[in-house]
Amino acid sequence: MTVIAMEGADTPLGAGLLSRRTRIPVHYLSKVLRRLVTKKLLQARRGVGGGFVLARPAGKIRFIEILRAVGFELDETHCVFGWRRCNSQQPCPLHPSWKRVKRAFQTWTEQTTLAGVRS
Amino acid sequence: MTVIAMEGADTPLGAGLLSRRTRIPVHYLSKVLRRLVTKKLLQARRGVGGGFVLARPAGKIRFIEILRAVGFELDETHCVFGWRRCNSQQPCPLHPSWKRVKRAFQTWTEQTTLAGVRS
DNA sequence: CCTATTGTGGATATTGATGTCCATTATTCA
DNA sequence: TGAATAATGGACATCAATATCCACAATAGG
Repeated sequence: MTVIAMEGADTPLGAGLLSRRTRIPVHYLSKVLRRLVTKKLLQARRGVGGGFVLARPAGKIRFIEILRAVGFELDETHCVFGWRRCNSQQPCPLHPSWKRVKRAFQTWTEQTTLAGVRS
Repeated sequence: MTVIAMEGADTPLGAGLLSRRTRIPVHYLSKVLRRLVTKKLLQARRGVGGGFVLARPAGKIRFIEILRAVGFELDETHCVFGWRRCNSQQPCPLHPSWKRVKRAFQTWTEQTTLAGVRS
């Protein structure tokens, strides 16, 4: 995604090219890309000169969406301690301190977009 | 570890008991426990009434040590962007914002000890 | 149209983390 | 000293993530 955001502004990038850039095997990468397509984060174009383009402007794609699309679960109630329920009402022993770390990560995924990768 | 810190203050806890508590299969848990023993975070006592005890007072065992013992690598130079070298001198596009998240997690692992789990 | 190009989607293989089994060793207690 | 209890350590099994392969569908260009 980051590669597409950086280099694929005007022209679609093929799976082969992306594979070389990222050193991820083509066939495997294709699956990930397809998942991103079905999640409407990328658009695919077949045929000669085809490839993948961002489905929206980079500034409109937040990392949290990418992570979710790839299957990453960041559950608000998830607990370092392993508890089922863990929140302010029923906090695990580590809840207060861990909460800060979790928040830092969550706000990062929510506030950072692909626009941030254009250096 | 947290269970041992909480309930095993005076008496050793056997692998069987810990397995029931954590719902981790005994035989598998044993391996993890052994690794913690070799890393000097736990002490093992065999025979009747044996089990595992903290090798040091809870306040002296930081989470970073446990994580490392279990094979978790938190590399200072590790980069969200996938770069080999990524630091203040050669920052990846996401370095500045991500740095804060990484720091939050690192200081948590370094400053939080097992003493923090005694509620 | 025809052909080269490129994504699609299903079936299968590989692999590393996770989990299982068992014989052995050390310790406690009677 | 013998029997029961527990950890130890190695060998093996399982499973899900990762990776590979292949036939097919769509598109662009001549």
